Amino acid sequence: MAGVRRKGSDTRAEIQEVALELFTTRGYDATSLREIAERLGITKAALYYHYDSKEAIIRGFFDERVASFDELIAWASAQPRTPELPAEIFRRWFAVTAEAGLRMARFAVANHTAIRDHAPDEGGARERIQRIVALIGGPDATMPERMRISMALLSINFAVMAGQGLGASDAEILSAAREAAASLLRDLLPDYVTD
Amino acid sequence: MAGVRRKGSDTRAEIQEVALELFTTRGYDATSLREIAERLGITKAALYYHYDSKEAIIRGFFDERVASFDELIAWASAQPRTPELPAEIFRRWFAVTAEAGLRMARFAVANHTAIRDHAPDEGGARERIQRIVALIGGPDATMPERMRISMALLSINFAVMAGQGLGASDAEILSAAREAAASLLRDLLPDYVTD
DNA sequence: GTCTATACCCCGATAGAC
DNA sequence: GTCTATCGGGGTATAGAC
Repeated sequence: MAGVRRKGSDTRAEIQEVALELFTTRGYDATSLREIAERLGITKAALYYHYDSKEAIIRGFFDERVASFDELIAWASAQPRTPELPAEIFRRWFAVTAEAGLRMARFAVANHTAIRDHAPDEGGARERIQRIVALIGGPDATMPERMRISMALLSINFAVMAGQGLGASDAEILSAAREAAASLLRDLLPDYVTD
Repeated sequence: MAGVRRKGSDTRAEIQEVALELFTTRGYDATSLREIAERLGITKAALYYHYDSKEAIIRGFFDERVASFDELIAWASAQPRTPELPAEIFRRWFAVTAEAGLRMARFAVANHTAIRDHAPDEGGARERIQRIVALIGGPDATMPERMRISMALLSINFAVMAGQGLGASDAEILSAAREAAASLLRDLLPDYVTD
């Protein structure tokens, strides 16, 4: 595998792919650039041609995520606040986060501490989620309500954590997440039903 | 603060305290021994008088946890399998994990990747949780059921994650966890009721 | 666009004086 | 029980040839 380089220069994408896998399995801190480079059959130095730093690599991942959160926030903010809106926001959130399968969820679960530290300054994922909680719960939501909404939003991550070690398949994890979210929102969003 | 050393030799306990705080806020990998030592006004080398390695420090934390899990497993295994047993196991689990407040839960949330890697060989927290899931769900539990049980067991950790950034108090986080667990177990454990 | 070679720093850990 | 000094190693990052 080492030494064989292709010409098409999708190298940047390949670095992302390998980094995503290693960050997910070993964790961001425990993954060295040498490891990433070795897997690709290139050297550490070559990495620096494509990315300015190790942080720049991880930043690429949640910048994507954050961008899709922003889209959802923008859409939701522009809607008239009908009784059905909260459930629809949640449905879209779930679709967005489950979009790329469980890869991103697994990455987020393994690296949420690193993500917090390396977040794009002022306005990381944490703040976005808070805003979506507010959009779903409305201005008068109590803390217990906001907690339930927040936990429902994170249900995919939770299911990933629970499914780890239980040998659950991706489909089983996803449906458990859906089910858990439905339980949490049952009293709060009567119009939110599973499937 | 630096330089002032006390004689009573509670140093070992102080190291644990500082390490717990730093591991929780910065993460295990991102916390250096020098940082821990500096906070205590001693040097890195002095740390090695009290602990053999960095890993030995973190191991102390979840060894406690794991020991209390083992107690619960032993107790549950010795009980006759009545219909009320599953709910009672869960109640005890919740009491045990919430016992020391949220300090341990926060630590576990911030370091679950590190915990996985540094687990006491063959039989970390992951395996314990699986066994407790089996004890609650019984031998015939389906995967969706086991997922729900597993998520209920982890509900304190989930509530901590959700509460972070929401500004929830410890009491609010705990009651959200209790509520979430009740939702997840509602259909499964009819005799489990919140408070 | 990718390499070799290297600088520099901090890490965890050890030795031995006090 | 704590110190100074130091080791070996690996981390991120850079310079400059090809």
